[in-house]
Amino acid sequence: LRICEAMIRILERRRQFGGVWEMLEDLTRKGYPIPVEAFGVLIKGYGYAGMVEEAIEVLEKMGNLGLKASAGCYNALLEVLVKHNRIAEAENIYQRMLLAGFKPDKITSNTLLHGFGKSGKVKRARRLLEHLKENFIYPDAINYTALMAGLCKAGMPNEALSFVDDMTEDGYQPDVVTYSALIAGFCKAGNLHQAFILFNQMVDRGCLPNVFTYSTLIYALFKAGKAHDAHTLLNEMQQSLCSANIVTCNILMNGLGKEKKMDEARALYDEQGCVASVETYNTLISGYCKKSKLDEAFRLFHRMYVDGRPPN
RNA sequence: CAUGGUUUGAACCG
Repeated sequence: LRICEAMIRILERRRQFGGVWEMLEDLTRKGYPIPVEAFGVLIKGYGYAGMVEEAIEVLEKMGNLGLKASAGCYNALLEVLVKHNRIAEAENIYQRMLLAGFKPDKITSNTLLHGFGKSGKVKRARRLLEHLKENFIYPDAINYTALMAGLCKAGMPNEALSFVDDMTEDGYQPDVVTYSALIAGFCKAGNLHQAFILFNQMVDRGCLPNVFTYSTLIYALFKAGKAHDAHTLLNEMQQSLCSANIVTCNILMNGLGKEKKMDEARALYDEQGCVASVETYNTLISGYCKKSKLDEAFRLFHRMYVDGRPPN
């Protein structure tokens, strides 16, 4: 299994999906058993490559090789479909999964709830929650958060917030992930006021904000043109012994770049001691381009190769 | 020397 997965990954990285199938057919011909789990890796690989149709076809091709898809394969495919907002197809695959005799597990339910949320299907989500309970599968904090995060991405933070009551009735309190998702949802909707109400509420309830929570709010403050408040919150974050990570750095640089303070942004990045990611470079390049400093932008572009992080 | 460690909830550029 390990060898099989490793080979699939290597071929995927080179976008040689044809080679993957050659290998699988070859193994079958020679009588080696192929572990079905390996196909989950392949399905995800197609997903990352944006080849959704091909991901769906993996199920058929498995049948051709005389193999039956596992729950993990169905879950992987559901995730690919949800990521690409193909919710009708996800629904279709889910029904096929049930027909094949699989019960939805935590991963299945999380993926579907996230997908229903992301496509604003509140009623369908409620129906799934009921169906799960009828089958003695009880939704937990993660299930509810997956749904709420989806709704937030759909620009429906108020609908998301309403599920806190359902969650509480089932005996679960929102955790730091739930709060961060809701805060991000209200920030995205431009309701910073409500975002900070939730921020204060979580602190009052003894739920400690983490780097996700702070980064979300710092990003929103910059976007609202409140650079000063963003800096204040950054200080607050550091005083609460929460250290910035690479995403926080990217957010700061993005914010400072908008203020056309690229030098300050670079200094800040060095000071935090973060290691530049592809996103870091993209953020900086984007900042320089907006300032029409193409020479600086290209300097960074070339440095990406030297750094071993080629442009995407 | 190299590669890999199936699948699910929150933040940044594109």
